[in-house]
Amino acid sequence: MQKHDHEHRVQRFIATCRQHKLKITPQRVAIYRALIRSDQHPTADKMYQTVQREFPSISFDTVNRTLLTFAGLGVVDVVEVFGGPKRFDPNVDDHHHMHCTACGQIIDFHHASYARLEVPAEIARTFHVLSKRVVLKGLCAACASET
Amino acid sequence: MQKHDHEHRVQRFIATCRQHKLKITPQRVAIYRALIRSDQHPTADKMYQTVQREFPSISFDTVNRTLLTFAGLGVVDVVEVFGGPKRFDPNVDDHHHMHCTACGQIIDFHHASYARLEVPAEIARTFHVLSKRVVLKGLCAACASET
DNA sequence: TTGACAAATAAGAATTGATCCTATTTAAGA
DNA sequence: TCTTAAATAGGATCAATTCTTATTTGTCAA
Repeated sequence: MQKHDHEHRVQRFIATCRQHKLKITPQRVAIYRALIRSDQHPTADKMYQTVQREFPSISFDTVNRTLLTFAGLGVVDVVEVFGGPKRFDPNVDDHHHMHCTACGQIIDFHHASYARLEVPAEIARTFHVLSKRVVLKGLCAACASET
Repeated sequence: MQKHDHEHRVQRFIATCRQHKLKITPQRVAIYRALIRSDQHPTADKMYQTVQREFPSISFDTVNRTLLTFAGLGVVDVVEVFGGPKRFDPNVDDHHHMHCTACGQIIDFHHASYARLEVPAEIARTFHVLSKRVVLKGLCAACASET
């Protein structure tokens, strides 16, 4: 059940905030809840519009700063973009992205053969690798048919 | 010989411009030359600074617009970033990227096991995939030792 | 060659995205 | 409760990008 899963993630999120001695403010919880409800990898501005419905007095700065704070905790991820505003992802587990270069949507996917992407030795020697992701670019069905 | 290779790429670049009926201006050639000399995945601003040495009267807008035009031709690539300015790559062949999240450098690499990244069936069904890349994030040796 | 014209450029204005500043409010522990 | 450091709202500022317009310049046909 999704509702239960969301509640579980919110509880875990709150525990993480406590661990880092971050105050549990209604703004922070509302922002986190709104983010896990979305599967659109929203921008800070999109998140601001969403949270504002529930929290008319919230400022854009709070939304943006909070998302960056979350990213610092590892609670959310800043995803790769090809220009334009930052986009946020509440799913910090290993997964991969397909970008439509026309409409900008980003689709999550998993694939068994990407499960253990091995890092080349010369990179492992020089870098401390923290995350691995396959990024595909192309056109979604809707955008492909528009041409 | 690198010099020869660069000349070859410039000739191919000029041919591509002609194919697309783009005028061969000294600015365009200078920008392309400067980009293939760099292995830093420079920003438009960095490119502006570089080209300006050779072309004191060039404007930032021309550099930026030209890089975007090149990207439209497929002559250069706009690479994935995690916020901040766009970065450009003259290497449009298949290769992969390692990002240092501390200093921002991006390192190209190849790896045999990534050679044919297969696209999951459900993605291939929905998207027209144009490019595939493995993106690693982590810390370079210098940044890792600074902690 | 030269002339005409569409395309490209320079320069600055405008727009968009992100961050900073500061007065006020608030969560959390004593 | 009370205190205090942390967080917020709102506006100002900064950074990145794109747009506007007048001028210049490749290209192509004569």
